Amino acid sequence: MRTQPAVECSIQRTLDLIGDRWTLLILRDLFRGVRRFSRIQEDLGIAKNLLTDRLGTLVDADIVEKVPYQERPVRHEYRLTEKGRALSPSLLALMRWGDRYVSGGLAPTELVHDECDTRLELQPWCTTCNVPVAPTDIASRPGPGRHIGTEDTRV
Amino acid sequence: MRTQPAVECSIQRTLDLIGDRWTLLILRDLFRGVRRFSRIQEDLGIAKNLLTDRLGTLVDADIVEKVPYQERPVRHEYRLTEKGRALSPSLLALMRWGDRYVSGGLAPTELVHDECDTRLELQPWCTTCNVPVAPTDIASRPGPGRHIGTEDTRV
DNA sequence: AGAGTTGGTTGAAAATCGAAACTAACTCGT
DNA sequence: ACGAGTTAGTTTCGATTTTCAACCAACTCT
Repeated sequence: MRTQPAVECSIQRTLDLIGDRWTLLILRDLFRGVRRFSRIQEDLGIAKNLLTDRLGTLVDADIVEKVPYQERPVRHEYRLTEKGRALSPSLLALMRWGDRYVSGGLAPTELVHDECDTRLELQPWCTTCNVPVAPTDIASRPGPGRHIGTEDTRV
Repeated sequence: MRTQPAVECSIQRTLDLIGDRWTLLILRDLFRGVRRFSRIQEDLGIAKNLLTDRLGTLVDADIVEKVPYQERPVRHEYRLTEKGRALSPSLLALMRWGDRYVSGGLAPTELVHDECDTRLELQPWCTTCNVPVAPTDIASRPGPGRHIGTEDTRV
């Protein structure tokens, strides 16, 4: 019987980093162009000490960088790094799910394909078959990294 | 100057529901086929009272359903509903990000297309053009739902 | 000089979490 | 029928986190 927690999982590692109540909302603001301490704080209604703490964690993790936008007085803004920008599919996926299942089908904000203006969906995509894959056609298995013993399982 | 929190956002609404430290990990377990109270509890190392609470919230939100898997004694397991299964792109996105940026490129667990055994990627998908869309071809705009005043911004 | 803005820090109260003990319903072996 | 084991919780209480409000420092603007 396995007792130790399953830390050998990228979802867990990811959530250890950004899986608290505020961090993804802070990142959403950064994606939307809200980049300054006081603007984020007002927008989210987060306590300032927590915002200081979360931004510090994000900077330490190289997800966000603090760059001066003026001298005298020196003021900084927080910008997504490439690593941070790479979270856009995650945020898009959560947003589309919320549009559909929490906001009653309405999309308060939409992401669109700029060539044809169609609202985007996010699909698991098989690069071999070159087709979108439905949840029922997904299986999980231990990958090349270390893995804690779960046998292959259908999703 | 806007003071009220930006609740009119599907990301926020989604995170209000599943954005705490445990819920996405619980859902990950359900996707992996770990469906019983005690198995989830052991696997995650979550306190039992919290697991009770989180599962209750998920059941209330119709993301998970509690179904008996045996009579005498009646025992239940927790299964994803269609709404819950629809979170698979979000989990996959977080997992792939973690593979790349936290687990150093290794994938401790992979999700594969069961027909061809290829590891899945997540692609923004345009249902009109029927093609995958690159991050650089994505724009955001206020949608048909209520929106808090941010101008269009590129992601 | 005095008021305002930005980006914080500090401290105390309130909310939440975690670990362990306890409960309830039932089964199985003897 | 008795005692041990399993599953799925609930209760309790101390520890940790979060929130709220006040305070601070550097600088600008009038």
